[in-house]
Amino acid sequence: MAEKPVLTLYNTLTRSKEPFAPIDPDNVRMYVCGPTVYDFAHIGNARPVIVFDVLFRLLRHVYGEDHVTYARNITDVDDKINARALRDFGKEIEDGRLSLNEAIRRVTEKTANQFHADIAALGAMQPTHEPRATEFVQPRGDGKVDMITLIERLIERGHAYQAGGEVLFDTQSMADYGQLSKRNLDEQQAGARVAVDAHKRNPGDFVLWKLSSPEEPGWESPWGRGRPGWHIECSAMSAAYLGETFDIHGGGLDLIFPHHENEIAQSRCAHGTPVMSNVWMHNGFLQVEGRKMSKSEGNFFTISELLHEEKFGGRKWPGEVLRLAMLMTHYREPIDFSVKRLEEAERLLAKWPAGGNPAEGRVDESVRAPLLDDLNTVAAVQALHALAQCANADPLMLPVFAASAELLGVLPKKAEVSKALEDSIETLIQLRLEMLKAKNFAEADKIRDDLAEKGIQLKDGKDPGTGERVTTWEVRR
RNA sequence: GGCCUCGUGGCGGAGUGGUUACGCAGAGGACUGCAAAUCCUUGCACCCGAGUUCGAUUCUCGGCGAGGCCUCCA
Repeated sequence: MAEKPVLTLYNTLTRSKEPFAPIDPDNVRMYVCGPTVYDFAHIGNARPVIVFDVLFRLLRHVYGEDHVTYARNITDVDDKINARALRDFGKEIEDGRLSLNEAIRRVTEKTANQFHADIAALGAMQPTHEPRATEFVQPRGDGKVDMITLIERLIERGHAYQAGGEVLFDTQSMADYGQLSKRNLDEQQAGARVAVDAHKRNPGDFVLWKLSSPEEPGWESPWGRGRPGWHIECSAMSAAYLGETFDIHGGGLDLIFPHHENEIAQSRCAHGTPVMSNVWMHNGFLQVEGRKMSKSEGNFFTISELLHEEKFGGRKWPGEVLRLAMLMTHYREPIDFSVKRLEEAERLLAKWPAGGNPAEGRVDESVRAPLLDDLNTVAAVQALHALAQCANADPLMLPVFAASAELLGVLPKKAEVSKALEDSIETLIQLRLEMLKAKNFAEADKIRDDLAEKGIQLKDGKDPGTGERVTTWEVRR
């Protein structure tokens, strides 16, 4: 077995770059927090999807395709979802034509389908597992970890208590709570913006389970009919698919606190383990045209809007362009999403050769090395651009380019052209060549312009042997 | 108020205690009947101030600016 290349990753837990050493190289395990499916995913949501998709591809490249397990959840239980269901189906529910649960199912299904369509357009691979929170609330037939069992265990071990119709995690019961976000709960009180609820033992305690009113969705539990708190689902699903301790946990910067901090607390206290995930990775935030993205600023864009509507810069943007634009900034840096940036990504992509077969080439070291260094996609894209220029000059390099591009998920696809169109283009090219021989430039240029109108770009070259004009064409992407 | 990031040419962005990548755009040129593509050449920067140092864009401190979390927002 060849020596594995060394992968270095920045670990939020230690705030430093560390060499990555999987617990089991035959099964490298990664968990990423997925979407809460109550509304269309916005372009900011796309960032972790793309970043961790590249990491998934890289891990598969290093450890082998069958030796990486990637779980990304879908959160389909959340009070925002309930609110959305009432908003969209309130009338039907009132009339008794639809149950709340059915309305919720419709909201989550529609949103999840949309999410899948959106990220597929961004070139994201399907994770190995994509569990839904609702399937992990109650004990399961297959023995996989579920939320209620986890909560029971936390109570048994003295890390959780019932109060005021809730089950709460007792942050004081965990000696080293706050490791990830480097937060000291006592000092936290100074700012005193944490709401002090009378039933909480400590202001930082958070909800594991809360009771539902008859109108609210709920599941039967030892504490009555209710629904889970925000953080417990990831503790359950990560353990269900990756085990009590695994390699990498990822998500957006904003999740460090409280979400990930609380996940760690729940998981470690429930399992009695010193570590939940060895490495914690967080992607930076996204701004749009230099401003924080928000609906009130009018610079809020969903992935779908960028792909299919002419809202951003007055035009649609292909998924590959959005993806490449995202990878042109290091994942930990803030990224400013702008029209200019998308245009640059599109120009690059247009210069890259399509049609190479990744299976026939090897990933070039110039692309792989920067990726191994904490996912430096910026340097990798630059190296890939250089490879593209090599491949344009020398077709033998095409598979190398293709394999390298595929590692980043930015391999240009060969545009589909029907045989009939192809034939008619060839005929027009011949016609134009004849006109050029006759020095009938006006007619010849008209043919070129007409084809350009249809997105067909003609390129004139010279046959190196005869010096004859040779015309090739390609579909402008 | 507390805790974190970050600040490099028009733009995107590496990187380094000393000789300052690279890409895109721009300018000039080659090629072309003209284009496109391609190739060659080229201008332009390290937020401010103090300190450490023979020397700082790179280290330290202080400003200023941008952003995030502390409010179930990736």
